[in-house]
Amino acid sequence: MSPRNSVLEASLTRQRIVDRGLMLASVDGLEGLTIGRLATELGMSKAGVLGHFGTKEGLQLAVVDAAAELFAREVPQHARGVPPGLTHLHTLCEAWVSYLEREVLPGGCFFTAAAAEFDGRSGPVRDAIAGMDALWRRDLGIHIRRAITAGDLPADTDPDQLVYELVGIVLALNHSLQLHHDKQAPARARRAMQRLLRNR
Amino acid sequence: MSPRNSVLEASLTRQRIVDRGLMLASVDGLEGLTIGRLATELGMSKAGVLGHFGTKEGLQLAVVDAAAELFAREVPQHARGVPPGLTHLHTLCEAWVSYLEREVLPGGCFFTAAAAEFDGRSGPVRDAIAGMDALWRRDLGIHIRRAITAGDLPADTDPDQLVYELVGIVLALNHSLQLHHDKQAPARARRAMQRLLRNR
DNA sequence: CCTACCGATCGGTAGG
DNA sequence: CCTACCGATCGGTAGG
Repeated sequence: MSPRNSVLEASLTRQRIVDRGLMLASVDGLEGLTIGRLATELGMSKAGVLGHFGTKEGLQLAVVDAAAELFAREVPQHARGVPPGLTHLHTLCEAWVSYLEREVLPGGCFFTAAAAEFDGRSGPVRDAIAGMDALWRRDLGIHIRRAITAGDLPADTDPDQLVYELVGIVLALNHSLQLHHDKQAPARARRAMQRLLRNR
Repeated sequence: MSPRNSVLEASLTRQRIVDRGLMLASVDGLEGLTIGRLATELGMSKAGVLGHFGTKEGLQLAVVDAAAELFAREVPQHARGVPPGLTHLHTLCEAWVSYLEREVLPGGCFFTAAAAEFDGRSGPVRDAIAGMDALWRRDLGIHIRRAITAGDLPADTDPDQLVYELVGIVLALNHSLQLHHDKQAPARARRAMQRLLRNR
């Protein structure tokens, strides 16, 4: 390894750091993610890791971004091409449950863990987490409204209430999987969603 | 202050430490709760704090116990004397929502935060958290089954499914309150619960 | 319950 | 991207 890498090599190294950081943070939290441990696991020096982000907060923000990209790849992208309305909403929810069921990240849903960790603080990391969560809720709301317009859901459906309840079902799924290793949880999540999306 | 306190004084000091520790941990997590900070806030030395628990893990276990006692005082105890069946279940759920709505702990639901923090680890602290959660779910299940037996809920109700969905509603409540300061969340939680407990 | 320590690790910097 | 540091703080101990 040459001490001075090309721009391409540097960006690949950065990607490696962020990917590993995301996995570590999903288990130990964004604060439990330490530069020293990350460096050791990657066979790098601490300064080498930190150089890509400036500060630990910079690293945390990069990990939040990576988590958002992973989620976008795993959930909304799976519904690409599916016609709007209830079918689209259903595809979205199934991809969401499947994403947690397959335990793509070792610590489960990154944003659930990060929200619990940072909701009592202030600053850019907390804001980034809250912003991503708000974006996803907005997305869900849009698809719910389309399903209402299409006549797939009752006209008196409260979109924000439905978003709230769907989020609850998935939070319970993540909780049951991570804390109790309850293998029945995905089936329970699907059953609860079916009831919400079918006959209200 | 005499350097050697009586047994009573020592137990009162211990209570002060645990109470403050619970408040700090609800915001910063059980790992973010440091002995040094706790000592400073209480005007004590680190050794004085640690002496009551031996290790940090001992302190964490004491805080988990205190959280369970607080929850028991705030939720199940509020339903004491209420006849079994749907009325009891309803009282329990209302006390549960109210507990979070009033923000009794500054960081919201201690067990939600602690579960998210420790679910990826192993050891006595994780086990204590999971055990308390399992106890509360079992309690809920018992009251649901009583309501079914009393004919207050449909005979084909799946008790564990209902527990799952109630837990989800409360997890969503805690999430909305702590991350988004959404003041409509308690109303949404009550609406979702009403629908689950009334006409299924 | 205190003072006075201990080694380990934290985030971060200087300089190359 | 490295080595070699820095001060601060961590959990914990010795001894009173």
